[in-house]
This record gives sequence, C-alpha cells and structure tokens, in this order.
Amino acid sequence: MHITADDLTGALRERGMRITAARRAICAVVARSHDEHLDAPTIHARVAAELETPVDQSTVYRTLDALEEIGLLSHTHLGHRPAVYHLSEEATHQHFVCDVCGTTVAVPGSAIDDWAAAIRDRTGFVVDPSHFALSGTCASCAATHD
Amino acid sequence: MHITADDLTGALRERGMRITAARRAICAVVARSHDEHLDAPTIHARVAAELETPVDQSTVYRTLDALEEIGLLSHTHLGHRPAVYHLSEEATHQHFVCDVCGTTVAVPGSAIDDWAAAIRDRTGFVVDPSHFALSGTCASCAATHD
DNA sequence: CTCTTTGCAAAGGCTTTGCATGTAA
DNA sequence: TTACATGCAAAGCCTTTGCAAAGAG
Repeated sequence: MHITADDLTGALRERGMRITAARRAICAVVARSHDEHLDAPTIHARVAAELETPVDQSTVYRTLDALEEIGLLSHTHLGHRPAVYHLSEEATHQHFVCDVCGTTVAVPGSAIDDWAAAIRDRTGFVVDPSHFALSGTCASCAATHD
Repeated sequence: MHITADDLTGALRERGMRITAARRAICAVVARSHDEHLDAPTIHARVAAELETPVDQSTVYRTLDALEEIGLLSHTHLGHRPAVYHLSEEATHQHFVCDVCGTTVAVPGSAIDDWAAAIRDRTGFVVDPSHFALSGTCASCAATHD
C-alpha cells in the first residue's frame, strides 16, 4: 500500500510537530512522487505551483529533513545533480543514472538482496539498497552512441 | 602498470594543450592518488603545498576537466560530499560510502562484471563500473551502532 | 499564551565563467 | 608571435543557518 500525504502529516503530528499549509503541501507532493525522484528545488517549485502563498526553500528543506528524521523519507546524491528524495517505504530498487542524457531509471531490486548479502559477508559493509546509485549509459543513449 | 604524471602530461601535449607548471603539479598529484579518492579542493590544497606559486582553484577544475575529456580521469559524486576524481585506468572497483562516518571504501570488483552484464541483458543499461557508488554502513560503524 | 514554524536574508561550500594578463610553443 | 592558460573576481547552484515575526495547538 502506498504512503499517503495523510500518513506523512500524521507522522509529523505524532512527533509533536505542527501541521501547517506549507507542510501539508510538501507532504502531498512527496506522497505523489512514488515513481519519480524529485530534488528539493523541484519539490519547492511544485509546492509553489499548487499553493498561492509562496513557500520558502528553507521551509522545504526543513520539512524534508523532518521527514527523513522520522525515517519516512531518504535522499541520495545521484550523479551530477541535486540530491533526490524518495519515500523509504518504497520497494527496494536501484537508481541508474545515465551519464549521457541524465535520465534516472529505477529498477526493482530482485537480485540486489543476494548481492548485498554477499558484500556484507565479504567486507562487512552493510549496503542500504534504497540508497543506491549506479551510473552508466541508458539503453537508448547506448544505441545512439554507436 | 600505473599511469604516471608523464603519461598525463604527455596526453595533454598530444592533444595540443600546453604544459605549464600548474598542470604538471596537478597531474603529479592525480597520478599519485591511485589508492585515494581525491576531491578538487583536496587536489588544490596538495598542489598548493608542493608549488610555491599558488595555483587558482579554477585552474585545477579546468585541468581536471581536460583530463576527463581525454578520458584519463573521471569523477563521481559519492554521497554527501564533493565529487571525487580517480584515474580511469584503475582496476574496476566499487565505492562504498558509509552514511555514518563518511568513510569511502574501495572494493575491487571481481563480481561486478558478471553482475553488470546481467543488468545489461535485462535492462539495456550499460553500467560504468569505474563510476559506481553504494551507500550503507561500514563494518566499524555497523558494529558501533548495535 | 507558548512554543514551533516561517520567511527573509545572508552565508557557506563546491563549481563555473568572463576577462585582461601572462606565457608556452 | 599568437593562440592558449592563468589569476582574479564574481557569480551560480544547492543547501544551511540566524533571527524576528507569524501562526498552530
């Protein structure tokens, strides 16, 4: 089941945080981003688009930080672009970032878990599979490049 | 065989670029960094340390860009820190970035190639194994966290 | 009413760029 | 000599922070 905006605002309220119009809008944008990888400037722009009263970027960052502290959100630095945020409850997946066109592809991580376990056994490093970036060339750019 | 500073300056010269004291020093620092992941500010600091005449940061970035265009160097954004540069001819390896302490661990990638091939077959995405970032928790932080 | 959250404005860190000066070839 | 590289300075982008004013509970 997908996380909703109410799940997010509810979690904030439970932690004693106050629910404001800005936070509601930010949560709504984030909750709708299941299939996307949004960076903070984009979230800010979307919030601005659906709220008449403009919200400051600092408010966006502070709210995203709060959601991360609760553990509902996490962010990753994918390639040469701003950090992207995604819901933690999303299914494990990998991010592929195309060096040529910048496209980000999310691939469900069926094979990842075995591989992560092997890494841990060999190196002790505990991979966080939801926080995972690979770069390379996407299928269409690889084709064009030839 | 390791790439030397002369390999780098030689490649620049072949492309019609001029060899200056700044470029020689930058190439020397980069050529010595086989086991490290240096970011631009660090490279700048090291160059400054071994040259009396200070070199501007912009010169460092421009030279690193030139080496990247030639294909001898590449850079990656690992976690929440400045981009790190490493020689392209280095053996395939993975970068692990610890979310807790920020340590970067490079792991030789024996299993990576098979895995990358599987990814390509399934998704068409051509993974660049030299450009590879994983986040998680390193062995010592995982131990401390318990 | 009180404590949190916001907006504003500024700063910080990394990186890029424009332009006049200097210099390798 | 002549095109290229450098320093300098400023700006750009993403992100964080301090502080007084506004707002939630």
